[in-house]
Amino acid sequence: MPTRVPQERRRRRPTRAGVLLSEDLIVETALRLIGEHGPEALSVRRLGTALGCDPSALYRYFHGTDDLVLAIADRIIGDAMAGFVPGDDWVAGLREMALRVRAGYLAHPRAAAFASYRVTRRENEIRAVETGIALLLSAGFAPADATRLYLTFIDTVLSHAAMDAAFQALPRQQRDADHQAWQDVYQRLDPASYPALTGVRQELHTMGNSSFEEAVELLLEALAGRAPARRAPEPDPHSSN
Amino acid sequence: MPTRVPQERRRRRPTRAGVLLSEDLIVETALRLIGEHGPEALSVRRLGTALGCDPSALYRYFHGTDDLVLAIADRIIGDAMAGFVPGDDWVAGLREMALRVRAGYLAHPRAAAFASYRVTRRENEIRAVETGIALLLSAGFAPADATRLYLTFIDTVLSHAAMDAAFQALPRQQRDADHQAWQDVYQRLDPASYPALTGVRQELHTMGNSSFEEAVELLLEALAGRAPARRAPEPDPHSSN
DNA sequence: TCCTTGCGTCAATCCTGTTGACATAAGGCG
DNA sequence: CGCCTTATGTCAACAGGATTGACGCAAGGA
Repeated sequence: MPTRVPQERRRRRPTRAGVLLSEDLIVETALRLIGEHGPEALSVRRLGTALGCDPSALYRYFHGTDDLVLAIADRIIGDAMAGFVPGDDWVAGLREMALRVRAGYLAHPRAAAFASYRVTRRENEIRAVETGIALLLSAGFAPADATRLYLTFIDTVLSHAAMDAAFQALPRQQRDADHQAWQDVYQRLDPASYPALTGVRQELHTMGNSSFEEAVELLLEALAGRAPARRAPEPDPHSSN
Repeated sequence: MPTRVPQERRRRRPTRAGVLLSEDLIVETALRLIGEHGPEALSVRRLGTALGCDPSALYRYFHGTDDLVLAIADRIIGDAMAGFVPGDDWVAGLREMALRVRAGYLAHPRAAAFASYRVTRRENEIRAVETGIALLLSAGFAPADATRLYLTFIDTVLSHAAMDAAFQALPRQQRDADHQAWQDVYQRLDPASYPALTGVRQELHTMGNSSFEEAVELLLEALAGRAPARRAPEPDPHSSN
């Protein structure tokens, strides 16, 4: 098997084009490719061309496309959560968490769409769970409620973000077609068969947008409504979190 | 262009293997293929083999792979919503809609992964949108609000259902491992570094469950809280706006 | 200086979707 | 009943995808 992927490299040999390959360089180039030419531009052949090396050279660094995508996803998670420190307001804290996760996913949709199905169990994820549950505990929820509600919160955020990312990862043609559908197909419906849709015809263009923020706001509203301590401007029953 | 996809077929001609092709048969075979051998098993060539016809024959029925995918997604929606007639209670109606969609996705876990974020533009989807928006209009929401909130509702339902389906589609080994993680990794954390997680240690087993119902309930709670007319059993000031 | 070996390159294999040309039979119509 | 149109299944070909085994260059230790 020619695919070995060692952990450290000592002997570096430039490609014919004079580039020194490395795992970091490959991941960065892949992200640049996706950013510049859309998610569908990422293929082993194109990546090889962009790097100035033979496509098969990448198999010295990654076992296959999956491995490469996971490496990219790993980097995205790290970047998204970097430097996040929640403040006193638990609602604001959860909101920023949600937006950060989504921004990280949307920045690299194809990788996110692929990786959102998996659970990492790594340090970044554990820290995020700690942060989120701490926020809900600080809101006054009992441990059982805080745990269950955190699960609901993060699942909503992750699944919505994954959905947005998956949509972004579609080829531009299909994305535009899906978007256009709300102004084409849905505008020409028979009013007798579809009275409700006819009544909101003017508003259907919003169906092409993302509902992420609204979903998060509705969820936070419901959480705030369920929180046992409605007023807590004194956020310090000893260990503040 | 050989791809024309007429709406009705009069002349049916059996394939060399003696099969009478039809859009329904193709979609059903595709779902069976995906269910048996995973989403990556769906290719035009394999589908042709499974149907006993030349791969290119499928282009008489679908404009391309994307069109086929949309047809599959729409079939799942149609099966899920078949026979659903909402009653008076709009909250109950949305709840049942959510549960139906989820059940439909869980019935085809591997297809759900790529079908959940598409706009099918087909009849079953249109009918579902009509039903949902009618429910929100009956709750007293203005057209713009009803449209936006329906989008939020259905996106939450779809993305959560897709996530559940993706988890179901994992091999049992991996599923069990994810479940077990909450009782392994997360039980052995350093209390000083992870005080919140340590405090809810007893409850973490619930993290392996689905949060679908809770997410829907929270969303419905928030919607009920925003509904303009709390009590409106008289729903007919004719042209509601 | 030489020998090992990491690793970039090449060529080949087997997939994929898609399409233009072709053939054949279904079914309307005389 | 038979012909003719044409819908539709088949075939062959093309472009581009992932992946891999063989090859050979050159980096670096000895």
